[in-house]
Amino acid sequence: MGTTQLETAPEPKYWHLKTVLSEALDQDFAVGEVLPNERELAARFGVARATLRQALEQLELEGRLQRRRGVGTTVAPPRVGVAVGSAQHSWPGESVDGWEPLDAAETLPTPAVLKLLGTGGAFAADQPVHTVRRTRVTHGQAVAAELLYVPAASVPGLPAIEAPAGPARARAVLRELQRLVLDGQDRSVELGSARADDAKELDRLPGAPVLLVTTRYFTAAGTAAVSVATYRADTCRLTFGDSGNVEITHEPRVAS
Amino acid sequence: MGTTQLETAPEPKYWHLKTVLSEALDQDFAVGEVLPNERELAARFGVARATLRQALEQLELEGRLQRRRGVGTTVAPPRVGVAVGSAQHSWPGESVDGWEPLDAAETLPTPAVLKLLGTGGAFAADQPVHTVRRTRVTHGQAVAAELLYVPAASVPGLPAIEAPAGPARARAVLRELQRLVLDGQDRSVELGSARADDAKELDRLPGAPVLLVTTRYFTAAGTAAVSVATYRADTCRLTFGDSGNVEITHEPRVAS
DNA sequence: AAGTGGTCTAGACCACTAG
DNA sequence: TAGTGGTCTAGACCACTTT
Repeated sequence: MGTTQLETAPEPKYWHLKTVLSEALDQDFAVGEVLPNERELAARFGVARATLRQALEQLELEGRLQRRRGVGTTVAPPRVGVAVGSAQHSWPGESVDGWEPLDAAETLPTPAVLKLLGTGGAFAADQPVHTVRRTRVTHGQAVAAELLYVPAASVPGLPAIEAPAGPARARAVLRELQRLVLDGQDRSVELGSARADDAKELDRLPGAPVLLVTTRYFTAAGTAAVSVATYRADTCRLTFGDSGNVEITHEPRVAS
Repeated sequence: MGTTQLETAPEPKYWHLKTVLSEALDQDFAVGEVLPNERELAARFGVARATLRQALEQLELEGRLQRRRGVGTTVAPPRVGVAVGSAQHSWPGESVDGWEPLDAAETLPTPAVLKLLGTGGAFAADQPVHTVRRTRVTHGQAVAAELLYVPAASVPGLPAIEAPAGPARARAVLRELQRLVLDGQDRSVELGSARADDAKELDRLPGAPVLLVTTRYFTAAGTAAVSVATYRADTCRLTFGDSGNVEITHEPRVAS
């Protein structure tokens, strides 16, 4: 009876915690600063560690925190804008934008890749595809890992290449691709979780949230190549057009 | 000694669980089918419910499952491709693509919005902005909620509008905007978590993962409007260009 | 060796949906 | 009212980094 209308909130604890922490980050912490460890934070807020972790997870998802096992939790810098779609179509590797070829190989296409390549393209279902692995580095940080699929039929000049496995071979495939006339391209973005190999490349744990950017490259003959790029969702903001230079802060998005 | 090399995996249980479930989904379940409840699944796999939930969470993040409190866990249909960036620039509301105006209001811009609008645009920091709320429906499902910010100075004709709050007023603002000459636009995509109001609109819980699409609209006078659209990350695949019609399956992305 | 975040358990109760 | 997923707890141990 005597109690005021406090505690009226059916709001989950972790949600409220997240809000409190978020404000604390804005006011009392600088970028790169390390937070108290989880056990202490949990004790300080009077919740179980699992609950505290639920709040931290959300903040990490929003790019506000960075957690590293054995090290601690630090305040993340604002997300970096990473240019993804330029106004002009271009083959991978044509514009110098931080991509680093790693390796190239040859495999049979998985059904998923086949579907992306589409029917009627310059390839056959049982013919091999060349795969090129690249990583992208921005501001000294690995932000993306890419796997490029090029049907052998797309680049007839390729069998002649005898470059040893490694960056040289990857570059050779890209060079061959760039000799074709690019008719158009096509892009989609969706949320995913990092595969083990991509996670390693990106210095994240497997399952970390990533943005999957799928690009299809068209020639007159059909789909000549498909790229699946895995961007770190915690640190990246994908930009299309020329908005890469704008800083976006972490403040509340609106007061409607 | 007698044991074979089983149990050599330092792989987390939930990760392995996710793989097993993922394969089961491919083989033994149809889209829309409901899974056994969490307590039973956990028992069946011999793990704690929290561990089982960790696997389910990942699968939901990847768009393979849909969980609804009080109902159950069902197999999600493939993500819908949602066209976001067309080749042509256009004002919001110009092309008929499923957007539904809800309401319009007037507020003072938050610092974050101010930064997006930029300095030197056709507005002043202490002048109000019109906000327009819209939702986007595709395949009978709400996929996005948008908040459009239009500085009052961008649309001088607007004060004359006396439409009552509601869709009519929202449409009036959009109409006024469309009278301007659009010079260009600018887009970025990042991961976020749904605010309470957006979550409600999208029929999700607060904090659900979303794709934040920020668009800036330019006229000769500067940034005339800014839109922040919140897309359901679990059900949407954002498409740029004309790739919206391609089905992408949930199969393993590669066998490198 | 000490300290961090990551995984896991076995419970409990709550909020929501549907019969 | 019964059944579902969502939240929360208080522990324990593990994997990793740093000193």
